[in-house]
Amino acid sequence: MARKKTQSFDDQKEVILQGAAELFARRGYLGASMNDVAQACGLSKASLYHYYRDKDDLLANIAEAHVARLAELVKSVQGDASIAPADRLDVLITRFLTEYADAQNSHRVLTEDVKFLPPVARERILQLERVVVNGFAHAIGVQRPDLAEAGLHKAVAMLLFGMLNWMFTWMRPDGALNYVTIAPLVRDLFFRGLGGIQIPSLAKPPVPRER
Amino acid sequence: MARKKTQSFDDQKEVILQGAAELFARRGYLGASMNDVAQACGLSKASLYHYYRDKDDLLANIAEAHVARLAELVKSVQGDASIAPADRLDVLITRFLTEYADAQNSHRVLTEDVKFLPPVARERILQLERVVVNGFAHAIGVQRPDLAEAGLHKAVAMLLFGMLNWMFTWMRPDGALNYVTIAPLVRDLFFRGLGGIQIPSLAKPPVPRER
DNA sequence: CCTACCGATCGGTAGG
DNA sequence: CCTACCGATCGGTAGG
Repeated sequence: MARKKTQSFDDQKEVILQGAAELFARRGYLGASMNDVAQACGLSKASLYHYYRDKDDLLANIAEAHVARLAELVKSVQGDASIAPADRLDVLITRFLTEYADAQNSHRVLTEDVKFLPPVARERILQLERVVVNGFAHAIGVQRPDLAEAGLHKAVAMLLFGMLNWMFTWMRPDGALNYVTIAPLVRDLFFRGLGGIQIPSLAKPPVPRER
Repeated sequence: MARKKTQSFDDQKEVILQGAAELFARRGYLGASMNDVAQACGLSKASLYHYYRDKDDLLANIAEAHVARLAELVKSVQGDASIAPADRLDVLITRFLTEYADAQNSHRVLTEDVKFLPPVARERILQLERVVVNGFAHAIGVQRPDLAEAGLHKAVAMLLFGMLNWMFTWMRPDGALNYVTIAPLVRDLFFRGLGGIQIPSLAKPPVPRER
């Protein structure tokens, strides 16, 4: 009895989270009101506040649950002895795109709305994002140790994230090209491209540039 | 006298546009109020409405002016006989990053806030964006005609735009790596990577996939 | 005294 | 170019 109650409480929280993510993704965090969220979830606004303290709490939970899954994914690949270090980047790209395909609303909220969170909650999420970026940067450094030595592996990781995260702005999930079928293209492009990057002579102003 | 009036009217419009772009970029379109904009520009909210009809008008002007410059840039490269077709993509990447460096606020507004415009104004801007994307896609098709035949040149163009547009989320303009110094990395990565893309067998369900 | 919720409305602020 | 406001709607909370 008490068990069933707790069960449905957590279930209801999850339903609300999904509904809110869908609305925040479509209209933006500030563009979706708590009344909108409540209506989409089939309950009153007052009931909504029974499950989440305030609007920020809703946003923080959506973003943190998603980025925590991504960070967990990075750690599981790093800790998987059956994956050779040289294969990690390849596996990471594929697994991330698969994860993205199932979490489009949450990912959009993570990339567009975290800036509206108060500093403490925002910082907690940025910390998890750093874990993810560092995981990719490290895997890139395995492929190109010279890039890591030049301090460019994180920048290159961000270029890769650009390709992945920008997909939300142009890709139709039900098209011929979706988050899963595009994975080979991204891997082909990025892996081959990684070999083409020349280390520029940055931060050495005395050296004249040759053309 | 009347001349001076008109002159300062347009000047004031431009000052307001820059101030609004800065606020919209930092707090988001819905997060920045018209009072905020007025205060940032050193005038009252009522005065603001003397120069722009409403808040959407401000947003539309920021986005359209920026994307029109980008579309113009594409056309100028396409129409420049001194640039060989095979060099167009290279030139486009460099020129776009230079343009981005000077229009960071406007670009952030274009990529994040256009969704808040009413359909008619939004569609006018999306139309200009299509000109830009088609310009890049065509230049990619020159490098890899088989990609264009497979209908993948636009998707690959969007992957490139992902790298470029995502920079706004992570790059510090005053860092060692800025919009200009990163250009060689992006070009190295993308040009080499372009040669690595294999055409997947999409949209041909009868053909069994070989592993 | 708890939970899960409701209709109604709070103080403030938005765009205009 | 300003002060003084409006209809509406915001996020959040009251009593029951």
